[in-house]
Amino acid sequence: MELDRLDRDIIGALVEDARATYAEIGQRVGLSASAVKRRVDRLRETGAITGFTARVEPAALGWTTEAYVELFCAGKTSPSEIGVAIGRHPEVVSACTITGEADALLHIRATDVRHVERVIERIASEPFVVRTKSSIVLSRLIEAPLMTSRGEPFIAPHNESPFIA
Amino acid sequence: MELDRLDRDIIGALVEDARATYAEIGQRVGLSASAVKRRVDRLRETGAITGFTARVEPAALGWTTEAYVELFCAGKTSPSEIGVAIGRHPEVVSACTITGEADALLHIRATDVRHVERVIERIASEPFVVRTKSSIVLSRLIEAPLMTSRGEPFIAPHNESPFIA
DNA sequence: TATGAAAGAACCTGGCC
DNA sequence: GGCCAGGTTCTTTCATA
Repeated sequence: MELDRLDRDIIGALVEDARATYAEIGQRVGLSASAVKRRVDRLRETGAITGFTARVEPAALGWTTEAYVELFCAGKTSPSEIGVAIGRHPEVVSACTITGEADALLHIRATDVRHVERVIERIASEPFVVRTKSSIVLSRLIEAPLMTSRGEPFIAPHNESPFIA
Repeated sequence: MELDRLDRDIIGALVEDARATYAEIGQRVGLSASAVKRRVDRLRETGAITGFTARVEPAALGWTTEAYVELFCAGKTSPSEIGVAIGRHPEVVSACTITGEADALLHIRATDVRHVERVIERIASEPFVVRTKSSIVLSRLIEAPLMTSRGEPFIAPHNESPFIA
């Protein structure tokens, strides 16, 4: 599906504030409220927008510790096998297979370092895991999924728009 | 600040759908709409909820490639120095200092592998960067900031609630 | 195909208990 | 925390370009 400038501006507005009214978004992008709603509905249907969520401060919920864990897996372990197994550990908030020495990289959130240790032990005991290499996060510098550290929505690279119709 | 079970349930509802109405949330957690609004207002004021955002499919916007980059920095580079410098690169969507051999770990999003290469070059040319070690993401298995891979909000560890008042 | 205007329904918000 | 009322927003329909 093709996104034009208006679609991108609308997405930008919703990334900044998912509870903005259609009228507010319309004023910002130069469209009526009903036109904005139609586009948002379409963006959701086509999957460009997958939902709306609250941004939460993990520490406020007790998640004060995070770590990254590299996974080294047995000979021919498939990505989906890793995904299914890893998905059973709720502390794993993000995971992917990667190039390089390790096979996968996990991002985990825990209540404290002891909790991190227990999670790593639990993951290391998965049958396909040969070894792990983990790093505790010391301080978070940037946390901006699709939002720059300056607070602008991260819609197009370099503020250019190579994907605009 | 202390969060009780109702606060956590409300946060869970908003993590799942930030555009849910107060009445809907109230029905789910067993509270009136106005009571929910009062709690949400308070959760925002105290910083437990930092905002509301749209979940976007990066590929739909052209961000089809991602990579992780380990940063090895000069002798005594401060975390804030790294943060400020790294914040100038919009492709860096997440960054933190970590334990282990590397000093920092960056998560970058780009349009393609060539773009990844350019970003790494740009970052490697920062004065305090001694060397980098990067991994391209092959396939994403889990992407669930405060949401489990099963779609449940990731509010308390192990579905226990050690932080409930 | 996409837009703006309009109207009734639904929702938000603040005051009061 | 619940209830209620007035103002706002959502959602759909309709006419238009």
